Amino acid sequence: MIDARLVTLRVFARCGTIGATAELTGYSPSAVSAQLRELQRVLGMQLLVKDGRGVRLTATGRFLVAGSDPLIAQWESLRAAAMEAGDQVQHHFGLGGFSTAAAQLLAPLAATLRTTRPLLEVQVLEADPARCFDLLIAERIDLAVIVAMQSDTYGEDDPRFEQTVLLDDPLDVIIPGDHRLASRETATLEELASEPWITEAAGSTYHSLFTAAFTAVGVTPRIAHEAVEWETQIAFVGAGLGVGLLPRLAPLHRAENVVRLRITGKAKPTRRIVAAVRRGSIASPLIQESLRILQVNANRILTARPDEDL
Amino acid sequence: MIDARLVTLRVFARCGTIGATAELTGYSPSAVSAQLRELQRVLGMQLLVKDGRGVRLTATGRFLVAGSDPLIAQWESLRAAAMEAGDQVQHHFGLGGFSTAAAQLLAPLAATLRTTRPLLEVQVLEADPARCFDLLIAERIDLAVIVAMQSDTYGEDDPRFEQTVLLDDPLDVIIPGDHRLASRETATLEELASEPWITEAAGSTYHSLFTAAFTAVGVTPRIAHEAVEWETQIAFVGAGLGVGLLPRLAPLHRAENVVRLRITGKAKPTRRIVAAVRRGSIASPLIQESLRILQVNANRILTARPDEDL
DNA sequence: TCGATCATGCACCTATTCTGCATGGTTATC
DNA sequence: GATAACCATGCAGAATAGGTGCATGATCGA
Repeated sequence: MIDARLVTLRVFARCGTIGATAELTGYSPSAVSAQLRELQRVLGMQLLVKDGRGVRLTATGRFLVAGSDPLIAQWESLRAAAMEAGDQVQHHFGLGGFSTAAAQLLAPLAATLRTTRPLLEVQVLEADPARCFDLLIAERIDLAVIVAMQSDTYGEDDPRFEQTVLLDDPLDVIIPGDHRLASRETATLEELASEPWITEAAGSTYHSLFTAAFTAVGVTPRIAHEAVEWETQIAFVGAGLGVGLLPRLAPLHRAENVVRLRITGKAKPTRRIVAAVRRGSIASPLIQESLRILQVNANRILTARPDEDL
Repeated sequence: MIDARLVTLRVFARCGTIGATAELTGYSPSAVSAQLRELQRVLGMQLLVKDGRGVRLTATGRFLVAGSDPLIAQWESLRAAAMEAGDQVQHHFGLGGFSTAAAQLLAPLAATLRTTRPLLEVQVLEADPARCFDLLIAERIDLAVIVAMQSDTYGEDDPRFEQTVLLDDPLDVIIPGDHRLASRETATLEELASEPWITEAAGSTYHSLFTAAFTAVGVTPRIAHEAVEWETQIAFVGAGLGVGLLPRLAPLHRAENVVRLRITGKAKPTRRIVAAVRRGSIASPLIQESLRILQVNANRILTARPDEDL
């Protein structure tokens, strides 16, 4: 119910360029430009100034964007309360999440919702955690499942979001089937310190998880290979190229020559998976139901996994 | 920045019928109907139900309207703060007021603003106090000058408005030039209790002022004639038909055979004139400036009047 | 200097949204 | 109980807001 042009301005405040805003909102750059020009005309405020080959927000623009946070939150809160009070049905619901979450958590959620709310049109978008937040601001999605990252630009107390912990996903180690520890069920990171490790490229979302796990026990692993997808990493391990960390939520399927070991020892690395929504919308019955379903599914997967894989 | 359809819903919540909403917002009935239907579709809420030959709000609808009050207020507040912080210029400004106010206060205000803010497009609407509030809700006007009425449906603490006292306009008495008291400068209501009085029709906006003035001193006046406009009332008095109450703000011009006397005694009847704005917008520099101008003008008229008329 | 990047204006098109009129259902009046 | 008045709504047509795609100009890095 908040004017789309104000939402566009908020997205721009995140992106900094018209082009990126267009990409994120789904408009063309011309449309974004026209929208922001129109917004300035209607409000009688100069919100943008030219800056080099781009544009940037004026002080007034930044003020307006910052001040719009509680406005958005209040609207979300009002809508959620009205939906709850009136027992009404939503007809579109956007979900976002990173790859593992999208496959393991969001897909089942979407399937469940399809049966419990047949009239609801669910859309799932796979996206980076960072992009998920942007999509929330852009109102392209209503709920995001992401890995908590303190290195993120979005703190837990960001006025635009509310975050709830879904689960702490333990990191297991995967090793080749012919590895010296392959018959074990658990291992410590210290035992594996000298192994050739497979991880993601530095700077990626999950690389920091990797390093955090090892700094906790005070060893520096040797990074031998890099993979983007879990599938690739599993294949690398299966080929005997090294060992890797795999979240328990990520399925091993029945990969050839790969064994999953639980990590024991003083540091049990986990990744915290949280659900994020626009502030105010958490009370919405649809979101409440989704969070319940997500938590149930997460726990089910977590407890089922050992029997399936180990 | 709040969706126009939500504003329309709020107006409907006031009016109760689609037709009245259309009249007040300036749309056609079909447009209002379509807007509200669209609003329900977008929100996925049933807001209206058929009720006889009309429609009425559902519980959800009432909930949404009530909850939208702080939302509107917050937006107004944000816009006002941004305008102030950024020293920006508005380009449209709607004023509303009852007849005397429109002529004596709003016209000079509009004239002043035309010189101080040449780019500003000022629109003045003459309307009942009650209609002024409706016009504020409908966002047709931004500031209204009205006579405070405790009998009104809009209390001083209405979450939709903020009201500031502009002045307490004393009520004078006007009598024929050949009246026995015509040479006096002051009179008491008790002295005039037995006179034939001229006032507005019972139930009208100013009639309650009239009765309130007399109940304060404990006498019941004899109502001989009724007039709608001050001009008419003055003419009646000039014709010797009776006496009447005239706010000091209302000009006597140089009416034939009419004398204005100040009222003295234990009860000095006044009508309280207040400015009303949408809650949150009071901090806007344009509104602040307007209130200043209104107050200066009001005081100027009030002090100048005796020399001009008496 | 050249290419890349970014915003913006313009022509054109699409889709929303408004108006005016006709319709159907509901209430009041005679 | 018939008729008139009233109210909301649907539809066809028209206006308009708002979109896209391309060309342009301006700026920055190589």
